[in-house]
Amino acid sequence: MGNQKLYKGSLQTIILKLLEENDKMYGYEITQRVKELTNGNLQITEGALYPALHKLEADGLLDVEVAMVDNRLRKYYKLTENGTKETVSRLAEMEEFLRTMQTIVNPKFA
Amino acid sequence: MGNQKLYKGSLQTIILKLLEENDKMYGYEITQRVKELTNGNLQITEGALYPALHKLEADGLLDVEVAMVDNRLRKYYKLTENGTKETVSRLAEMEEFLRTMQTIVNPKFA
DNA sequence: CTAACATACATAAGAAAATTATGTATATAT
DNA sequence: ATATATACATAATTTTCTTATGTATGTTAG
Repeated sequence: MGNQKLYKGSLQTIILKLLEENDKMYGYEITQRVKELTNGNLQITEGALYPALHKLEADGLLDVEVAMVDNRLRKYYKLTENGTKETVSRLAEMEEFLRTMQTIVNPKFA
Repeated sequence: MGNQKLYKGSLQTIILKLLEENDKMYGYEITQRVKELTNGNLQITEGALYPALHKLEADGLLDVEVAMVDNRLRKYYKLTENGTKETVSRLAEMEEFLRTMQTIVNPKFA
């Protein structure tokens, strides 16, 4: 697994991107989806995920909806209107960041 | 300027990469080179840079050599043998990270 | 001639975002 | 019975940065 330290700062953007694609997701589902998408390269820990979801909710970017499935609690998150707008801008920033880093570490492919 | 928060965790790798290319550099020079390389997109602050250089030195990845130029102090840093090895592995991690993030935010180009 | 800007180092206080370690609870498989 | 998977949560600590400040010299613009 790669250097987890590098992912510092990108968790919120990852969550927002997944919710843009999937309409609504719950926390555990997000961790599994990311693991699957990255072939196990990135493992989001619960200690990072849940506080991040709570912060996005507190910032008005996500709405939450509680459900019971198979006698277990689930909290489904979805983008608010504001969250949808913010996702567009966060993704633009992320792509700019990726281009910039590519320029630095691999100038020939920039 | 992009979201500086995304760069969290990549400063050491940036420094190591520049030193791999330039043999020896001093702190201020690094900030200017990065600004130039990224068209002003990334501005490394002194509060981040100097502690990072000191840490890399303390970890044995950099050697330092003091010089006076134009009546001003300069501290030239260069990779140690260990630092050269570590740079290779840090760059591999960085490229894996960039590919992974690209996969997540832009699946169609993965 | 003086004020601003550039060069060049440094550190301290605080914030942000993770890691690591726990904790609760249910369901399933060995 | 025990481990693993599902599903949430938080607290203590660490890492890494931002912001603010400090010292000092050289150059440029008004």
